[in-house]
Amino acid sequence: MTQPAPRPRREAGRGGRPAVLTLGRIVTAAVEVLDAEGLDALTMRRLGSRLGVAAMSLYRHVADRGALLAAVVDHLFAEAVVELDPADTWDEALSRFAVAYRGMLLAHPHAVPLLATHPVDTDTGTALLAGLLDRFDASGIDRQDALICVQSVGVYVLGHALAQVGTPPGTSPGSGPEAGPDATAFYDHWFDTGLLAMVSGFERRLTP
Amino acid sequence: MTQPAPRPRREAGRGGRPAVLTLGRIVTAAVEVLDAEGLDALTMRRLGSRLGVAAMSLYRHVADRGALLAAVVDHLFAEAVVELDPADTWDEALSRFAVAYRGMLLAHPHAVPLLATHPVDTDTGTALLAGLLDRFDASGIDRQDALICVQSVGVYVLGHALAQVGTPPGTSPGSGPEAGPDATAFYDHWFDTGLLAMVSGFERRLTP
DNA sequence: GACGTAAGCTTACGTCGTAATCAAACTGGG
DNA sequence: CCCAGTTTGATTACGACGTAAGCTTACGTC
Repeated sequence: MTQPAPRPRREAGRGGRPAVLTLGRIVTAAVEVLDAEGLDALTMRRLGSRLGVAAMSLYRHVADRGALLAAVVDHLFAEAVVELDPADTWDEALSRFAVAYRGMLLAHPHAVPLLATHPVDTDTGTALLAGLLDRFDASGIDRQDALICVQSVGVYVLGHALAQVGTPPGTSPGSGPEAGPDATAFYDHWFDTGLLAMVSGFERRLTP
Repeated sequence: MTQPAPRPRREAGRGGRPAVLTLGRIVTAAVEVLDAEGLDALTMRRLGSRLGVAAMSLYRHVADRGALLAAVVDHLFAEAVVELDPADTWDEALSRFAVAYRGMLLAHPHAVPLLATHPVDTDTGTALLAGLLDRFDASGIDRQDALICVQSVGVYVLGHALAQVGTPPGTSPGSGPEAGPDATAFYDHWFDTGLLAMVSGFERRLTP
């Protein structure tokens, strides 16, 4: 390592050259490159050039490429937060979460393989799900049952998005839906059906 | 391209230097490297050296690294075939498929990110699921409903395996009671519970 | 203006995938 | 037995990657 890089920010304004780079700017640019050109194009050099900076300069703010990707993952998951109506039942909240999560994934198709591979930071994850788990608490559902329920829906949503973004052009002729608006409609229907099956299955098990 | 590489095999024995390399040997070695050292270690040079061969020699049998990975994916999916008892109902067959699929994934943890990212070849996939879909047909279930059902379970299994293998050692650093038999037991219980929820949800929807 | 310090730049190394070209090892015809 | 013809593996080389080490630049403070 060149430096213990992940030093967040000096306590403001002590001497030194003014920073043109910040972690926030880096992560934002990284997401832009990712969305525009895909994960393979997200290299240190390309990211640097987009920021008007040499590749090595990024290492002042990010330990290595892995840490950069982790920061991107965290940033993207923050997009999936939902406003939960306290009047919602746990199953309504769960569906709302699934839809919001999927919306984020489909908004960043090139990021889905990344999000699938790099687990979210534990703190970010639990913070994200805190409101959701509260809805289960409100119904007196055991914490571990609630966790299983939420995680199951989460992995279903992620897996579904992987399948959707992993099949770019067309499938086989004759069987199944072809690429086009039909495909989107099919994936939407599939998503809703599978989600409903899973949620209703949990309802039967957890509701007295 | 050096050659139209994926030429399978001359009609046997016409002139030419005898082949020490075959696609089968290459794929087998690739899976071994993958299992032993992970996806990043699966480079053309390392694979070549394991086969006692120069990296470039592999390109006589494989178009490029992408094609090699695709062949590995196909090979691994072939491990997930299940013997289906014709007396099984569709929901029993579906659960059996899920368990076998998960077994294959957990037997090759380093391959899970690869399988998640590279969709299986359409022909291989449909061949794999043919017996399963037959069980739905036998119950008079609509083909599209059956597909949605099977795919939903498949996506859940893959997402679940991703979550399990994506959290390798310990969650927090330094703290003691980490990932041991407890973790495995938790994942098993989570898997069973989520699978049961989804399958029973589909049962309610598809069974008269 | 000199100094300390933080941020960005330059250079360089080892590794990757792979294009182009060459050498080796077999078969069958003369 | 040797000589095409053919197929397979080896060599060499290029550009791109992540990143270690050291240098330069631009500030705030005396």
